[in-house]
Amino acid sequence: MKKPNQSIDATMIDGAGSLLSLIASGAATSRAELLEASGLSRATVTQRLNGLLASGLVCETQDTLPSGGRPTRVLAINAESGFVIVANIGETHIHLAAMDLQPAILAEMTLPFSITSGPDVTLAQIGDAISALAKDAQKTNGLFVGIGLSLPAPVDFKRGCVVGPSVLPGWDEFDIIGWLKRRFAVPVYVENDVNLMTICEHKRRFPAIDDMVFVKIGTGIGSGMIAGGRLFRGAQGAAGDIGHIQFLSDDAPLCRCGKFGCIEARAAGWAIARDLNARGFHAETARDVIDHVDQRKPEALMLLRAAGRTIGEVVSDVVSILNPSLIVIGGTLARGGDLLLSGIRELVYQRCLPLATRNLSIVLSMAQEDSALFGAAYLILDDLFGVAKVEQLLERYSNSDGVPLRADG
Amino acid sequence: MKKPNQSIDATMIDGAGSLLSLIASGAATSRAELLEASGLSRATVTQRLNGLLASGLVCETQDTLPSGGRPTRVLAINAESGFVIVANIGETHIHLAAMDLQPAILAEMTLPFSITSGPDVTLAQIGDAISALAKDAQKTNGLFVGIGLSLPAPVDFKRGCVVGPSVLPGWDEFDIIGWLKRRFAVPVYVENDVNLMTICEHKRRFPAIDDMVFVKIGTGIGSGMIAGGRLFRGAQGAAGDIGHIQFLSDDAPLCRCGKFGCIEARAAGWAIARDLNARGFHAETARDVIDHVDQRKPEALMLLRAAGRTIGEVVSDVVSILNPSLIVIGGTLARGGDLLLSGIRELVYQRCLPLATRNLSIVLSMAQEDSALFGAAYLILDDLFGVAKVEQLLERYSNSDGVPLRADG
DNA sequence: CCAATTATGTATAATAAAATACATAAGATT
DNA sequence: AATCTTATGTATTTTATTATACATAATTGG
Repeated sequence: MKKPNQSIDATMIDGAGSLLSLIASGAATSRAELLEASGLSRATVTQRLNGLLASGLVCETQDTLPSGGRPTRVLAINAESGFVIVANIGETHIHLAAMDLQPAILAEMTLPFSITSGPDVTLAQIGDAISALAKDAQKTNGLFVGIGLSLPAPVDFKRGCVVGPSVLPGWDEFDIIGWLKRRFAVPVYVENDVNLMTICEHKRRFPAIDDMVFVKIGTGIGSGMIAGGRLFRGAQGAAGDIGHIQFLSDDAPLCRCGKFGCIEARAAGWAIARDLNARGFHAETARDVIDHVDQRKPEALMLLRAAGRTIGEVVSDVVSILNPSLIVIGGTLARGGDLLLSGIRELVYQRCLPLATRNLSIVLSMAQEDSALFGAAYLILDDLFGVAKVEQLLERYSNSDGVPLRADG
Repeated sequence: MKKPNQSIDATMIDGAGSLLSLIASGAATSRAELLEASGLSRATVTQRLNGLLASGLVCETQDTLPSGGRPTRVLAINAESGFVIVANIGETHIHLAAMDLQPAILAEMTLPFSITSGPDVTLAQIGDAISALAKDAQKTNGLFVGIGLSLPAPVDFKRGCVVGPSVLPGWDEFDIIGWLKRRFAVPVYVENDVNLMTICEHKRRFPAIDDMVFVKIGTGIGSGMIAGGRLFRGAQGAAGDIGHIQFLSDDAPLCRCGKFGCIEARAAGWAIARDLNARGFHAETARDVIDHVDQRKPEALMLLRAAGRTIGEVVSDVVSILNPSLIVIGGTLARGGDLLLSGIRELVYQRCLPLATRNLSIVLSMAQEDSALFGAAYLILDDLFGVAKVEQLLERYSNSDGVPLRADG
């Protein structure tokens, strides 16, 4: 169905930011709820909402809610009124996606990646991919709302750069946001990949939980934290970096960070692969370890179970310190299922005080491989549609070429 | 100086809540700043501010700021326009204070306390003391704004009760807020004492720090956390309960919680006292331990230093998990000064990755004994003068008998 | 001492928002 | 099929706020 393009007049949507924010966050999805939540009068809500509807940013859905009289019409952000582009840098590939405002994937792209490339080369490649994805997405979704980049390293979120030495040589203190903003005139977000996976898990599966921890057990071990309903990053963006907490013993293994006895050196994918190799099995990656587990190799089962108990030791410290109500276990080794989980639960229930575990759940993640990409999309949209920045976003809409309207708009 | 009483007309302060909140939080302390921060027009700010000034809730201070032309007059909450009453339940005493809105102490009271008294008897005594303090404070400070109670036990802040078994038998799940509200028609807050000490430390000494941890080392060991600029409590209000994290060893001592190897069983006041007693010295409390330390007894010095290193182990886990920029050490054993601190620093810098300790400070608390009382006062005032509740507070003012005016009002 | 600058006070007209009222739409219930 | 209930649309009057303008106060600088 042909959708005409329509410029957005600034006066049409002036002052409507607070309504748009309420709809975007799900806090109000009907006229009555907008009335209640905004504190504005019915005439003012109607006037401003009509502007959002006319501009195509908001639409009336097919859904209605029975009310005993005339049914209530459900309102929603028009997912097609804009798009974001998100990228996840993995160990061997860079995965990018253009997503609408729901967010749902519009298009994807995968690039090869080598950690020796350095930031300039890598960001140039990412930039080219973003340009290509944006060109297509702009045809149907108008406004390029923002860019999100996921990195497997500690990230200072405010400054938008990697902090400290990491698995990405040459990236420490590199001005990623500055680099991307010189090429794209849109807001840019950079965040640690585990933090983004945590956001996705929270947003999609546990939005009502205020305090949770997501533990990613893959090649390495890391975690993300939701505290008081929001991602908690810490002073340098390194909160949740539990992989290098040490448990000392006579035979403490050397970690690749240079210390002895780190839980990563005991229980991460690379450590279990090392121990399998020492027993005559071939394994290099977390995935290889899971292959042996899937084949019911007793040695692999034993090492995974022991890894669960080791991880349980540090998770029990996390539970004592943070008092969350939920622990979600993800990452490649989480595919070990109850073998891993039962060890974690054993140590947590053994080590923690009853109060801390009284209402604690420990579950496996059901997230897909692309959860960091969706986490990045949620990060962008939550920020730009939030109360503090929504008026600026509306200004960008009114200054842009326009937004395609839905057929019923 | 004679201060006339004046009823507050509701229309006088109608709609002025946002301005009052801005002044109370320090976010705006001049007319120009109120203009900027509120988004209201100059005429509206003037009209509403005049209402607050006329009502006596806000006053023009003696301070002015040079501006190149007419100097800017500094505005402030009128500290004498209300009061709060706060109480701290200690091991042997209950300490109460009436405080004005600065907060500064107006009057104090100390009651004897026995943990066998149970909540009904204790709250009845506290209630009587509150009534007496309130009667006096009302004469000069008009509105009784709220009550804050500090407890040496884990507290579910939302429900206002102790959670789990603790050093207060009979208090678990007791409806403290309900009990006090039946007697006093004011907002009531209940919070863990270490959390309140943390709030006071943050508010007074480190208000610009977003992520810090306060560790209290006294008879027991506990901590409070500021995350993202706000107190972090966890799902049950038990965040920071680090005293029962265990470090296992062959000779792990039995803790009073029933587990072996808790850091409290190794490094708390009661544990050091036990170890001193085992060496022929008489010690029962953390204060006794510090007495021996002050007398330079080598055994006491050795045990305190070892305690510092044990505490450093768990603090290093806290630093890895939370990534704070500041650790503040308080409680009775903190009077051991550098003897304790050097051990903590040694283990933290040894165990943590360089990124986590790059910008980390570890310092001693300079707070007085009554920091939990001040923490409770800040808790009440921050909440009731906050954006969400300030209009309700103004309604209480307009429904009350009035507020004494300053002479220049 | 006077002029310039900036803050604050006061007043009025224009505009936005709220309050109020009447009308129609779309289900649900009888 | 008719009536009732609730949501939504539309219009007008009243009230609040903003914009604008003029005046005075209190410093600072020359």
